[in-house]
Amino acid sequence: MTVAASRHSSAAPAASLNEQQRAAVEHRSGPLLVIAGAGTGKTMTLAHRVAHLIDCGTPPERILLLTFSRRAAAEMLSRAQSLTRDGGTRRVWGGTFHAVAAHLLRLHGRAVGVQPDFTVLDRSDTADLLNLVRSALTETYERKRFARKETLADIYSRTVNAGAPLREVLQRCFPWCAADRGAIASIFTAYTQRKRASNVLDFDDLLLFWRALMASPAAERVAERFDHVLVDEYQDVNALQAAILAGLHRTIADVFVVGDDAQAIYSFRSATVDHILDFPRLFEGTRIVPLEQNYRSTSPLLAASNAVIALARARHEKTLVAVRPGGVRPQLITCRDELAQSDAVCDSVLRLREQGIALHRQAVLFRTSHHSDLLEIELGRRNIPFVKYGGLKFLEAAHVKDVLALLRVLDNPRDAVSWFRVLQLLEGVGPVHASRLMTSIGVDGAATTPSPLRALVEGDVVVPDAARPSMTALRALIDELSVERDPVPLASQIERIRRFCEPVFARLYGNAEVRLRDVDQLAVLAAASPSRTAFLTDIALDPPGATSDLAGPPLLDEDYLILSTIHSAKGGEWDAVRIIHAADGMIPSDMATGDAASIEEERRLLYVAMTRARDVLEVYFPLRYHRRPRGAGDAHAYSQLTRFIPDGVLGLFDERVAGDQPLSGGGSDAGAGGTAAVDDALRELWAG
DNA sequence: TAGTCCGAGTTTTTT
DNA sequence: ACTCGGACTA
Repeated sequence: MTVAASRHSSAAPAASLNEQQRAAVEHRSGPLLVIAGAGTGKTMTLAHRVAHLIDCGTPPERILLLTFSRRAAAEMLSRAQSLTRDGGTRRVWGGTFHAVAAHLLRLHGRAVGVQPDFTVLDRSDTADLLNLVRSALTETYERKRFARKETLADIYSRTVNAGAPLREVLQRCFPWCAADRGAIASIFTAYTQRKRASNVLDFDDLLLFWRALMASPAAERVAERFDHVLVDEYQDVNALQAAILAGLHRTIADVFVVGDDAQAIYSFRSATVDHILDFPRLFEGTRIVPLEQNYRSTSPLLAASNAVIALARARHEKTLVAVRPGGVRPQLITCRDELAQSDAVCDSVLRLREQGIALHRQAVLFRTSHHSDLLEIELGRRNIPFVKYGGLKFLEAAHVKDVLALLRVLDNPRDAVSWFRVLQLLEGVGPVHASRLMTSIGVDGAATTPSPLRALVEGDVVVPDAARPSMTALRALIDELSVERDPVPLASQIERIRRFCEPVFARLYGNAEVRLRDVDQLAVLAAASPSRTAFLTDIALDPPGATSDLAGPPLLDEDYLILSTIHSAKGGEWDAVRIIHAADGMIPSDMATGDAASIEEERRLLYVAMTRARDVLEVYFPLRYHRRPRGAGDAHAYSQLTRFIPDGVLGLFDERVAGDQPLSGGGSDAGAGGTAAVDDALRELWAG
């Protein structure tokens, strides 16, 4: 049996490992670095390693498996499960750095001054709190244009994760905000104070405090939980994460790390390939095992991927060798415009499905979330079910955040951002009244003062007349749900909140019906969590990544096409992969063409996308865009094929033209690209 | 002071 | 196309 085939069968006996993989799996002790190219059986090697450790007698709960997403951890563990003799992987500690940090801080946080019942702020909460803090600082009002709250959150996160001075980060990554450095610094100071007072931690705090924990006297107690640490996708760790691992390594000898510098695509999160390159230096006695046999893609597909990455400026010399012979060449499909592209993709999807490739074995990948907008419409029109990964989250919708804010104040009554949101749900209450109310119920008070929840229910709060009825409703809600003894089950809590939200949504939002259905969805999601706190943590750290808006409740048995940003496609593989918008300005995104390093990252992004394909790879290139990417000018513009597929690489593709007419109209419409398209269409006639 | 309407500026990827 | 802020009205 081949290694690749094991993906579809439940168990792969150790005999199916190649020599390098087996060396990694059976490694005795000390740090090990696996340099694993795309499709070389990295996940399987990790799964075998976990299974091997357990079979050798390591208790599962003494293994720490850090992966890029919780999905990856779950998949890895279920694979390992099928490999172990007694199947006992359920207690392995697995998850993202952030999720594991949250877990450890609930257990050991006190050692570094963290209250164990903290709430986790997600990305948009962070932005909201920064915004709240900014409006409180008058000096910033004097400047007309100021960084948006999301940008502030980006700057903050980047600074913290890189461990670099604000000045440098601003200069390098946010030059247009550099003039506001003073104001930004004071916003960050105030932001930090607010977080501490509210007993909330943002994503970056989770890592910061985990690192602090590893430098504290409690480090022993954390480290002694584990005998082995395994890290996936190591090329995408940042300085903080690398420091945490180094901290663990002080007492845990067996550190097992897997990554591929050619697939580093998270520099915007302050990740650097430096950490994987420096690993052998930092972890003394490291053994390095390269995996170079690609079991995933057929050789013509791999040849094209290799050609794309070979043009990278700096990279580790390693050439992937295809194990799967035969196969067809990748296709480069030139389309008249975006509509033709959507059309061609749908045609191709249906054609392959008729050939027996199920929809969920097919994927469409793109650089940014909205690149699939038109395609989604066309898929909907043709009744092709799909699930989209990445991009707009269900959780970011205002009404979902409203419900979560209600749950959060119940969970952590000092959470100022959530109170601010909750109180403004009341009719006639805006920012000013909300702030006053928060003061009067003591949201900012010390932990020893009475709970703001009780103050709201029992105290004498002053509200505008218009707010009286809705305030009564809110008090009733909080009174019912904040009962300490005899806690109401989470699902009923959400049901109760839903009743409160009905009139509120009707007043605030257009389509209350649809939004209330989302609340039901939330209740379904909540059913999997053991407690309210666990639910709120889970949902912040591992938000439901897929949105399947159109088709109503997704029937899990139903077959569906995968739509995904390239970032979210990391680690995935499909029989057929289509990459759309392969035009310069899309890949590379024209926001990332500033410096050489970001362009290189975009190149790796294309490489990651291409290497997801097993048998079929189609790259789509729309010749013309109706709405210009940005700025004024013509209503439409011609585009260029992505610079990452220059002529030399193009020879590895079959080219064809999609769309009924090569180019519409005549005269002025036909540019240089037009002739090429016509010629290509002609060539296709002769080729057949 | 809340809520609404209008105009302007905007850039992407994720834990 | 979408959010944010300013102006204006009630």
